[in-house]
Formats: sequence, structure tokens, C-alpha cells
Amino acid sequence: MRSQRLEEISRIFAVEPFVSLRELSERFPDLSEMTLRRDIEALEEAGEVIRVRGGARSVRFISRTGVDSITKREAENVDGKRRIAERAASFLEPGRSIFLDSGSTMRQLPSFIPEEKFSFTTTDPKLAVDLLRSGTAVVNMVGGRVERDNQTVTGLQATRFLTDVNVDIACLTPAGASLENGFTVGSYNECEVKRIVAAKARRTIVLVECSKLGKSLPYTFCGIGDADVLITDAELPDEYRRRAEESGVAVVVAV
Amino acid sequence: MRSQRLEEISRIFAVEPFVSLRELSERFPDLSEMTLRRDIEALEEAGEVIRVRGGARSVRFISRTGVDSITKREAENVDGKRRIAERAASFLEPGRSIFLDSGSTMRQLPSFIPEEKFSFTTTDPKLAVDLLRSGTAVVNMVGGRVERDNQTVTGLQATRFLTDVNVDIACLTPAGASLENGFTVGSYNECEVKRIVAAKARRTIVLVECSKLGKSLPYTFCGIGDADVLITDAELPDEYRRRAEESGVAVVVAV
DNA sequence: AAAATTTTTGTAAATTTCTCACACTTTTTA
DNA sequence: TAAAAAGTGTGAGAAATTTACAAAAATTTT
Repeated sequence: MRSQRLEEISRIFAVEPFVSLRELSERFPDLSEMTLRRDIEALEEAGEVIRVRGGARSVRFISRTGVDSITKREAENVDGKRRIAERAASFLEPGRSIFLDSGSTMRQLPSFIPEEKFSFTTTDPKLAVDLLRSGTAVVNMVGGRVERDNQTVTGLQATRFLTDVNVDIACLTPAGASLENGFTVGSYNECEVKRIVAAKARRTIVLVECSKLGKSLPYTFCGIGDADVLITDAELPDEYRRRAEESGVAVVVAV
Repeated sequence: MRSQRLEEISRIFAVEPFVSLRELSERFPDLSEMTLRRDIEALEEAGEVIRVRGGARSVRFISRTGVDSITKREAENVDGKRRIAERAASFLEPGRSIFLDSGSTMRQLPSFIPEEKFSFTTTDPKLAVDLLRSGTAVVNMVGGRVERDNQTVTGLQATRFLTDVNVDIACLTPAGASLENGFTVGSYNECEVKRIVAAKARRTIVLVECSKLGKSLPYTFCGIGDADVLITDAELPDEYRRRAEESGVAVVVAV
């Protein structure tokens, strides 16, 4: 029976991101290639797979993350970013007002967010859209001018907007982290936003990729000691760790 | 320059679910097919598209949960939406404050926007990101709560935000357009936003897909006669045209 | 139960698309 | 400025895919 076979093939695509026609022929040795072709075509019409040269790809394995020209930066150290994001997700508390910074690290977060009644506020338009995929969260977008290079909302309107918002938990991502200058970014406007958020937050979580360590950019939004939690993707140098612990910062190394 | 061209192709895939190699050849007449092939290959490696026989599919439009209502809506009548958007682009004036509504029709606009010093304000986070690709435009994002189903910013914060913004030209997209109720939408909050914008704008351009004609939803944001320009993708029924012309509305049929 | 119809399958030619290899050009780097 | 690298064009050859038609199986109808 055909429908039965379609189910079986469908089950293969539930596990494999790509199946070639040849593999399929091996699994069904007494069927002609043409029949398997037609089966794949039927699955494509059902929206389960996409036919590509040589076989078909399962839509389940096609991720929409990173659909952009800034993918270059985004593609760097994805693994570290994901590990950091995963840890950060465990600090989120339902019912609280949670601020999420913009940036490629934060954009890894949505896939780790459980289905709870979170209330998010963010300056990142892309992140806002991704957060909506969680069916239960409320998503607030900060208004203001969108900066071209880092795709974040800043400016007078943004700061004004944020003064009217309560923030319980803030997740912030600096562009640099150094002992001398603390957590820094390269844009004044962006700094202003982060500074306001950090000042308002009951709890500030700073997410730092190890590549940012030792770097220092023009504007500081808070000192290392001002964070409540510091999440990194690699063991901190001793100096940093000592400084953090002196100030009561909880250090989380996401490995 | 290659990277520039890749950006341009990427922009096409941002709004088009499938692009054939032939179409691409038409858009880039002095490039060999092989080069475009390699470009598509690069985009595939970047995770933006999936190469299929005859061209490539944009991953943005591939929904992993079977039928994603948003992506499905987005893929409907892309041609009509594009034609409407193209016409709308010709009404934009550099240096003016331009409001762009949310929705799938508006999301077709960025690829038609020339490199001028526009100043855009929008309630659509996705659109905001796409608008940034134009290197010269200033993009403002309206703040507020992001609605899940239509991915638009609404609510008290949004309306408050908009009262502080001047709008010269407003591009609005109704969900329904009828002689009795004018231009309508299904959400009260969304209506509120559109109403404010329409009232502020020196010039209101309403973009109506022909499928919306005769439909009426609960909330009216303005009457047919209140528009300054009405753009559709098919000839208007006589009644509508008469009504529009009586009120001095310029009707543009994008064919 | 036989006939008629529809659905499914197989075969092979025809077409299209894709890949590969190599030469040439432009851009970047040293 | 030379050398290296990256990007581009060409065309032949190798797929893979489509098409068309016929046969077989499953179905419905009579």
C-alpha cells in the first residue's frame, strides 16, 4: 500500500536531515526509482520535505536562524554563544519583566526559552520576532531609531521609552570586557540604553564571549563588579575571577 | 563587487519564497549563469537559501511546523503584493517622515526603495530590519507590545510613541476594504495605531490587495474617501472607483 | 463476479539542469 | 610592483529530473 510506504518514508525524514534517492532505493529495493520520486514529490506537497538535487531535505531540520547578511559575525563561535544563551535561559523567571539586549548571542536565546509566562522587553527587532515563537511570552519592543550596523534600537526615544518600563532581570552583552574599564561598547547611544537598563534592573546578568575579554571600547555601561551574574563560554582568567568574586558576582562558565 | 551583489540577491530572497535561476539571470543580465549559480551556492552555505532544481528557495519561507500561518499568508499572491509595493515606492519622498505599516505587502517594499535619505517609521520589526539594508535610510521602530499573530507593535506605548512622531506620508494596509465600512482591521489595538497615523499624515496611501475588497472587519481606521492614494493590484469595481473619484482619491492600479 | 474506472507503478527517451575543469580577469596582499 | 588569491566565463560532459505512455494493481460500479 502506498500510504503506508509514505508514512515509512516520512518517518525516515523525521530523523534524517537529508535522504538521497539512492539511499531510498536501497531501503526499498523492489520499487522503481520513479515511484520513490513520486513519493518524495507527495511529501513535498504535504510540506514535509523539500526536493533538492539528488534527494530531499527534511523541513524539520531547516532552521530559520541566521537568515541575514550579518551572518558572518553571527556565524562566529556559534557554539559558545549557544552555550552561554542556554545558561542565561535558566536565570529567567516567569512573571518578571525581563530585558534582553540585542546581539548575536542573545539571538540564540529563543530556542532555550521554556513555555512560560515571561514578559520580555528588547531593543533587538529580530530577537523580538523570534521570541514570539514561544506561544506564551509577552514581547515588548523598545521604540526608537534602529542602528544599521548592530541592529539595535537606541536614541532619545529609546531611553525615554525605557524610563517607563520596569526591569527585574536584565541580560546584557558587552562588546568588550576589561579590568580597567569594565563592560564596554562602541556606540554612545547603545551605551546609554544599557546603562539605563543596568541601573534599573534588580538583577543584571552579563553574557560575555571569551573573545571579548581584555578588549576595551570607548563607552562603559557598568563595571565588572556591578553585574550580579557573569556568564562566559570559557574559564575566566584568574584576575577577572578574583575581581568578580570580590564583588559578589556569580560566575557561570558554560562548557 | 561580489559581496554587494550577494546582498542584493539576498534581499530578493528576503521577500521571495522561490527564485529561479532564469529570473536571476534576467535581473543580472551581464552575469553568466555560472556566476549566479555560485552566488546561490554561497547563500546556501550561509544558510539563507536551499538550492532546488531550477533555482533556490528562501529558508525564511520554509515553515518547520507544517503550516505556519504567517509564512503561508506571506506566500500568497506575492506577485500582486510586489506590484503594489513597487508603485508605493514611487510615492515616497526623500527627507520626509514616512510611516510604513506592518504586513506582508509592506514587507515587499524594501527591494524597491532607492538609495535616498528617507526617514522611515514602522510598527513591523521584520520590516525595520529589511529597511536597514538600504544604506541611506533612517529607520525608526515604534515601541510597544508586539502582537503574535500579525507581528506588529500596538498598545498604549505604541500610541504614545506615535503622538510624538510627525508623519508626512503614511502607507497603510487594511485587512478589509468595503464601501460601507471603509478600511478595516481585525484588532482594536492595531486599528488605534493606524487611525492615529492616518490622522497625522499629510498624505495617506492605502495599499489594498484585490482579495481584501468587499471584506469588512470589526474596526475601521479610515473611510475610503479619507485616503489620498489607493493602490491595488487589479482594476477596482465600478462602485469603488466612483466613490474614490468622488472624494478625490487617486487610484493606482498596479498591473 | 465481471466490467469499468481509478490509482499506482514501471520503462525509457527527452530534456533540463548541474557539475567539472580550465583559462582568464580582477582584486587583494605582501 | 609582483605574487597570490578570489572571482568570473566557457563549454563539454554527467547527472538528475521530467514527460509520456503502457502495464499492473486496486478500487468501484454494474
